Amino acid sequence: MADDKPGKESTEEKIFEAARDVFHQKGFDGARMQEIADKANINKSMLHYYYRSKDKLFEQVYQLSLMRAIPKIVILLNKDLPLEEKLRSFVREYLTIIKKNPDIPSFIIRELNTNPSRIQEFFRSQVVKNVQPFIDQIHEASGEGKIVDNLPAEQVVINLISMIIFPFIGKPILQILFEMDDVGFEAFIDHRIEYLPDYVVKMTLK
Amino acid sequence: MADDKPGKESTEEKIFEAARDVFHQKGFDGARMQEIADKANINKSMLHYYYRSKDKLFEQVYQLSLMRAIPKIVILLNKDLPLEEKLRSFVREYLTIIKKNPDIPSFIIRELNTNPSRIQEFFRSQVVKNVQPFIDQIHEASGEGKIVDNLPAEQVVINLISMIIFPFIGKPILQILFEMDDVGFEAFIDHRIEYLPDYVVKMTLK
DNA sequence: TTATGGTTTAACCAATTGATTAAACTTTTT
DNA sequence: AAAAAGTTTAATCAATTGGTTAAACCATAA
Repeated sequence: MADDKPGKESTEEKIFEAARDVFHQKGFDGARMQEIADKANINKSMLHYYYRSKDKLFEQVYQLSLMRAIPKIVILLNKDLPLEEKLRSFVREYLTIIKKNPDIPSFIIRELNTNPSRIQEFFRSQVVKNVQPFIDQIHEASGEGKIVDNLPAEQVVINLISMIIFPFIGKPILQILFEMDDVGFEAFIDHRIEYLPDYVVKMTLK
Repeated sequence: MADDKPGKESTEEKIFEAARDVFHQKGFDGARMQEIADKANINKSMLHYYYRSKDKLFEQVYQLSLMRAIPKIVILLNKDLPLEEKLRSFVREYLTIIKKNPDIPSFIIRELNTNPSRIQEFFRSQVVKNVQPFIDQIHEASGEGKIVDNLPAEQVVINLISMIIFPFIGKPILQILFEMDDVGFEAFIDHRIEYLPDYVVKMTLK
């Protein structure tokens, strides 16, 4: 099953994609080099030939996984936009990107909780400084009494992120709770992309 | 370090508590029987003497972990209370319980995403039927036009759960983003317990 | 005291896993 | 065409891991 189209991609690429899939699904501890090799249809030795070790391979995978997803979102937060507009596009943009890479949130959260140091540094160096302007902007708005219930920035930000990310992390629960198949889940997300941007603005700004 | 108080608890209990800690922190795949034994200060063979296998031990841990946390919350959803009141107490109760068992959400989510079948069955049999009345209640309110934006029950419920659970799952991110230590995080949660119940009602019911 | 049954220990086992190696094969260079 | 460099394979390794076993230990009952 899943016989890849012709043999266009190089061995190195085949390995990377297989590794990405397996690491995303099973996490570092649960991933097996043999499974990655099988999925890539190559000899296990090739993994080490191209990537030296499991650690190195994993590092490549998560670096590229994060690099692909995070910058797009985070750059938006640096733009010179009114807070209301920024909130709206942040939610819409973020949801849209995750929809295309739905397994990344669980992947990040899992590794962040099992082996924090490995990924924490990435956040510290790549994310924080880009989110700061956004946080400042909320602080400012808060000072001007524009935030509902005068919530501090931390609470506003976490409410925001929670509502965006959690549905993807909690997908298995959701599917059980509402007897939802994958199609139903996608519809659920699409609906979310429609209403959540405005909804978030409404519940945040006054 | 962490020299347990005298030797009151039985070997079986010591094992269980050590296993709980290790499984919660590292997940099934990342957990090592030897580490559990070390943490319990007993010989590794005792693990198998009392619990036969890693699988069995894990099963006990998660069953008791879930059993301890979920029923209290879920029973509340069955009570005959007006929706507004129920929302409020649900949020308050849920947050309070998780605050006492802050590592359970990550644990459940991790296992649910890496090895769904193992825990999914528990949800299907223990949780769903208890949540159903609550969902029906929201549906009903929705029909009467009492829900903000006329959101369907699924969206309401996921928004609710997201805001309650995610902060604990995303703790490592939060701590980096806001340079928060563990004390700061607890204060953050305490603040949340104060305002979130009313906040949720406000953003859900009209 | 001495059987008896449950508990604990240390040594060991088989299977798995990440990793290495040397030879074979393929492509590129000269 | 021959050599060199790069790629792939199969065999193998050492370490780790979950699990077993048999003997030692210890409390309690006869």
